[in-house]
Formats: sequence, C-alpha cells, structure tokens
Amino acid sequence: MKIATWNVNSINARLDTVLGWFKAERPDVACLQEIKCIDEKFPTEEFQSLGYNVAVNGQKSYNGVAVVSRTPLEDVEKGLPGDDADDHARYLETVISGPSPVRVASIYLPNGNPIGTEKFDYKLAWMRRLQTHARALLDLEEILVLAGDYNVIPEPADADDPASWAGDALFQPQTRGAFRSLKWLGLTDAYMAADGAAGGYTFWDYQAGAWRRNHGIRIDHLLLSPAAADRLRSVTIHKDMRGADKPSDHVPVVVELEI
DNA sequence: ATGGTAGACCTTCTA
Repeated sequence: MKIATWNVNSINARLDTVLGWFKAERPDVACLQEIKCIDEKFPTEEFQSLGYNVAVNGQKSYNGVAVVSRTPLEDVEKGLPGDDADDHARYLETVISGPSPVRVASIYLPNGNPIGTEKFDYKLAWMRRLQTHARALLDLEEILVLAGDYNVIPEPADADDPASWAGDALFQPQTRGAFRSLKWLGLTDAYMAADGAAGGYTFWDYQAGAWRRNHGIRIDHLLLSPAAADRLRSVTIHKDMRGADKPSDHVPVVVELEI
C-alpha cells in the first residue's frame, strides 16, 4: 500500500499538477495539506472519477486538509482534540478500510513564525495537543500513519543551510524538542528508518531562487506506529515535482507499507 | 545585499 503526503498549496490552483501526479503514481492513499478552500469547493468529483474516496476538513483561503483513498474512509474525525476554540482546519483523521485497516491523519502543523509572538505559542500548544492525542492513538496498537507538513526541521542535516534557519520557528530548540518528544512516544520517522534514504528535502521556498540553489528543508514527515513501522518497505521523495509546471513549494513523500 | 514568489481575494495576510 502506497501512502502519500503532499502540501499542495491550494488544491484548485494545483489541480492539473496534482491529478497528473495521481495518474502517474496511483497512490492508494494521499494526505493533502493547504488545500485553501472550504469543503464545497474541493474538487471531489475529479478525484472520484480517478477512483478515489474523499474526506475534507476545509477552510476559506487558508489551511485545510484532506484524505483521499481507493477504499472507503471510515470514522472520519475533523480537528485535533484538546482546544474547542481552535478554528483552524489543520487535522483530519480517518481509517482506511480493508483487510488490514490503517488509521491515517493528515496534519498541517502551524508554521509559528515569527518567533516571540502568539503564532509561535500557538504552534507549541498545537504540538502539545498532538502529542497528547498521539499517545491515545498509540494505545490502540493499530497500523497508524501520522502524515503531513509538520513545519519542523528535525536536525541540521535536514536543511541545506541550517544557519539560515536559526531564527525561524521551524528550527527552534522548542520546536525540535517537541518533535522529538512526539517520536519518543514510540513513533518512527519513516524517512529515517527506510533503507537507503538520505539527503532528501521536501520543501523549497518560491523566493530567492531556493529551488535553483537547492536551498531546501525536510519538513514533510510520516510518523509510523510500531505496527506500521514493521511493515515499512520504502520511502520516496518525489523531488522531480518541484521542477514541474505550476509546482507546489512542497513535493510528495510516499511510503510503501506491506499491506 | 535583510532581498525574493505564490495564492486567496479586496488589501493585506499567510507562508
């Protein structure tokens, strides 16, 4: 089973690019982030015509996440538990039906810039909520994949030029510590565990020639429960998509699980 | 050199 995560930076502006990739790659499941539209404006019919089921947690203009799957989606939960006042659409969790069901979450973790503001506080609070929820999910002992744009650069090796990110919310000690705490619950970073994976970035800014200069970072992650990690076959970063026409600033990351 | 681009959509915010 191929499970993808991709921050598309507007599903409607990216529709041809995304559908073209789906036709070529045929993922079984895809977690999408930054769809930047309300549920009613998500191109559901276009995905259905390719044979996919769709679940959307949308929002006008900003954020918004979705999961698309070949098999039906069960137990759809919209929003990250722990703060009823949080109205950002950044989390959707569902169970991919089949002989071996897989629980997946599509995560758009807050960016948090600039540091020293309420945006950074919101990011850290959101990460605490995610850790609390992940602990409860791990207790279920299911095949679980927490996939998305984490807006976290885990280690210096995950940036082309780590020094340039020193003042950025994505690379703060608190941010990296919260990500480590999350993993220490018993989650496996698929990219780090996969045989042969190295030197992969998943995001290059539109600005300042970042792509041309390979000024990239690895911030799109798939965290696996033990049952999922046991089934991990491969991880592929689709770097070529950054050079496509009308690219997102993020590229797809695909894990293959033995399911 | 403190820059630059992209998307939503009304004017500036977010990234």
